[in-house]
Amino acid sequence: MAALGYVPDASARALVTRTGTRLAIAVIGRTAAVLDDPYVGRVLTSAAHVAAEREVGVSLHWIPLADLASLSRLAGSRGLGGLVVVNPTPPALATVPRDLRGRVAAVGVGAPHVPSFDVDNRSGTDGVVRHLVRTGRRRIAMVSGPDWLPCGARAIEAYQRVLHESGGEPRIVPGDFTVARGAKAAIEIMARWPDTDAVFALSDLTALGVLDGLHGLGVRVPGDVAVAGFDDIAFAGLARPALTTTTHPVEKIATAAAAAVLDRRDTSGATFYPSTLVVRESA
Amino acid sequence: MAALGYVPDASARALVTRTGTRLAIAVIGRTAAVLDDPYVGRVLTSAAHVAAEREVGVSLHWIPLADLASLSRLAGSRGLGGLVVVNPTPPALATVPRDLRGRVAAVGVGAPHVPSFDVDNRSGTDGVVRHLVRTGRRRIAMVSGPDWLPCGARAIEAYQRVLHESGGEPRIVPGDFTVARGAKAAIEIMARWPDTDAVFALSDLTALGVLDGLHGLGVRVPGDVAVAGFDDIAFAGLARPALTTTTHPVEKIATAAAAAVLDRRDTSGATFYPSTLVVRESA
DNA sequence: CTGAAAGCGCTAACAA
DNA sequence: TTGTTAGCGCTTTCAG
Repeated sequence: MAALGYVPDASARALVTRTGTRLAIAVIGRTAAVLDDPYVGRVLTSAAHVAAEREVGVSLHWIPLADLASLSRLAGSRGLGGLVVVNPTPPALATVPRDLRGRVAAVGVGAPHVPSFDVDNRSGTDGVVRHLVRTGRRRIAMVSGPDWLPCGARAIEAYQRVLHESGGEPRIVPGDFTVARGAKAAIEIMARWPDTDAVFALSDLTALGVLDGLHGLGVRVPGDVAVAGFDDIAFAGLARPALTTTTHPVEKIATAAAAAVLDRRDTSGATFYPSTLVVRESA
Repeated sequence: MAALGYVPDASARALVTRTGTRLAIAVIGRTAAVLDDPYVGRVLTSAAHVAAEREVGVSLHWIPLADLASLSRLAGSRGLGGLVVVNPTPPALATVPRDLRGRVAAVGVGAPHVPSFDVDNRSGTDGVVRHLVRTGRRRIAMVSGPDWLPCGARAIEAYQRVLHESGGEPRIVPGDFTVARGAKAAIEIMARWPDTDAVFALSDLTALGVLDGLHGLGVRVPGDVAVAGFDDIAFAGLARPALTTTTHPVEKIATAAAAAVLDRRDTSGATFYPSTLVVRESA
């Protein structure tokens, strides 16, 4: 029958099964500017590509950190086929209704009823920081992610462990994954710990900002201070000095999360994607 | 009635009006890699945001330049609420069915039955090239867009006109908007016209590649050769030297195109968005 | 001009 | 197992 050109009608099916017709991508953040982050663009592109194969669409929503109720409102809205939460926090995930089970996924930390897909930033961080130690650095500072974002915790632990092993003291400054914050963080770090010989930022964007801030301070990279990032974004290799970093397979992660939701795969638990070190000039 | 919490059901309406429930973004390109371009991510992000407000989803499709029939297949598929064609060509737009009128828009050149939204790259190019001339450059080369992409034609005309006025000879090398092509193009340009004193690329990504290629050649920027781009992407200001370029309000353009399609506004003709010069260090 | 009814293409529940 | 039917929430048509 399908051989004679039959194509199922998605809206008719959606109507009767009362299972919507679109995949919502909800990004949690302090301001709406999170939606402008290229990271979100990459997640969205992958999701929209997966969705296209299944004749489904994707919509993008900002969930203010201060108004998590908007997540449950979104989750409860009719017409919703699935939900992917980006940068989730446990309290946020707690608001998603139980009956969405099997149709929600998290890119970041998960929850008992929400499977998660994320980069293995523990081993990624471990690899970068060990590289710094191996190349003779001992007074290594770290610019972390936003303090409310729990998925950075694993990276911080890894950083602390390696520093402990090599006899260094943790020097952590909070970041927010932006370039601007990186530049300021670099200045803060050098003011507070002038003998710092390496800075690791949990985001390439921030690392680029660190490079910029250090440049303004007249600090040479990697001569005086080594700089390493996380993500391996396209521009990392184009920066001067080219940025040493570790990969973040965003496309793979987002594709898996979107597919899990759309195919109603009853995935559970956390799936981590490996990150591999990319050594360039900055460290 | 709406005051007592009534929310219309999108899929029921879509079923009866046989007007689908998703907005398709079709990107024309030689290879599937076009979907990875950050430009597409920005268009998609804006469209998905607009779509979210109307409880609609967005899907992403690659239309191979060699298989334009896939565009008409997509355009004819059920479940389609609207279509935004990115990087359109006249032959491609000719394949979209007439009955989609009012539900199609182009980001790039349009067609009689397809309204278009694009950056005014004629005046943008004019501004950049005049800046180059004003700062003493006379032997200015240009790395254009792919030859099959008609929306670059206006930029090329503007470039040729300014050069003609200032007594220069056009030196055009075809590009493809990628970094890799920019690096190669720089080498080609310097081999073919060794006295070149400025390079204008119709894309910041390409300009960044030119910077890289020139660096490899030992050519100083802007000392020996000035470099200017087009788009003002986030990294333009972070490159060393910081890239002189002209803006491209991608978000505004994509938002307008998506809104026009979703609101069934019978927009017609071409809408151009202004581009403004951003002078930094490279030119 | 207001109100009832038919039916869009499917799925699920039921009957044979 | 296989076949039939009711009905999802809306719009459009047609009767009152």
